[in-house]
Amino acid sequence: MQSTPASAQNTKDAIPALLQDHGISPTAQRVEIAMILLSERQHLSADQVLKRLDEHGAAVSKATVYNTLGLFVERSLVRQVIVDSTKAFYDSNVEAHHHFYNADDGTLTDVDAAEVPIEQLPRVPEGTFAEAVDIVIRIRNTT
Amino acid sequence: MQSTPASAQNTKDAIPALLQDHGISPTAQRVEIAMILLSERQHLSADQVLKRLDEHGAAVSKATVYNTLGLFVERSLVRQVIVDSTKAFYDSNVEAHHHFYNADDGTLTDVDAAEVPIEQLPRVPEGTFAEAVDIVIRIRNTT
DNA sequence: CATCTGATGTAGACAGAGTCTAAATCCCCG
DNA sequence: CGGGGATTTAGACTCTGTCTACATCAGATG
Repeated sequence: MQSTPASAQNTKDAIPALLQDHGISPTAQRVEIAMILLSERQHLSADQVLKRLDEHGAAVSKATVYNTLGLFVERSLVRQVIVDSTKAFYDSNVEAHHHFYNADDGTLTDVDAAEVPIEQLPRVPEGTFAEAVDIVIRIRNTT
Repeated sequence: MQSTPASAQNTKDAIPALLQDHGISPTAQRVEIAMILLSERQHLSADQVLKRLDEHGAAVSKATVYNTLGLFVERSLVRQVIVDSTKAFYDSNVEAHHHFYNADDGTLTDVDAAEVPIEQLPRVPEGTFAEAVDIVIRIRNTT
């Protein structure tokens, strides 16, 4: 099951089960991280996750945060978004969608995939297959 | 004039004029960097540019390479491509196009914009305007 | 020419993101 | 209870990119 991450239920006891659904043993640290990231639709950097863990009194080491986020991405629990050359963002929304990236303030906003209809995709190079299509609409403030 | 970068002529004396066309004073270091980057259609990281300068016996400092690449992007002589969260690539092709990104070997390949027809773009958030649309098709090797 | 000035280039210190390593700790299973 | 694989951890480390303070250059002026 790929089931609804980022729903209200995830904040509670559903998290361990969700992790297991994705083949991840639900350790205390992983559950903490999942709760923070999946509590709502958001885009957090590893650093922001680390900060929030501290604030919640659930200190987790940097290495574990990075390992866990990487694991979550690998198991499709969250999506990694690359819009900034200096750090990665982790997106709790795994539905098909794209992003506005505000180059002035670094903000990410979701765009439903249906709002960017693509008629066709190019043929991929020999010996490869398309894994994902990421569209980033870079915006700026008019002011 | 926006004129054909990455054409054969750029390797020769046309570079200084090209820089001036883009409002850049053609200093020795800038010409060196432009020659390396614009000699062909390619995607180089700042680090790779630095290495090639050394190999060509034209040592340029790291700070200058970064400053110059930033200047070239600002003046639309090259394009910055963000596909890797750890480093930026500089693309000598400034025509409308997108990219295949091979997640297995880190290779970038151009895709003509015409091969990814987009019917419409979403309305951008209030107070902003779209500056660019970047499409990255993430591919993997079947082997 | 000599000098002044603004633009440009430089070395090296620095900052931030992310990885690695070796050692602890945890947890399951017999 | 004891062993062992999985997990977590601190901290060192790497790498990309920025910053700072100084050197250098080129052109204008007298």
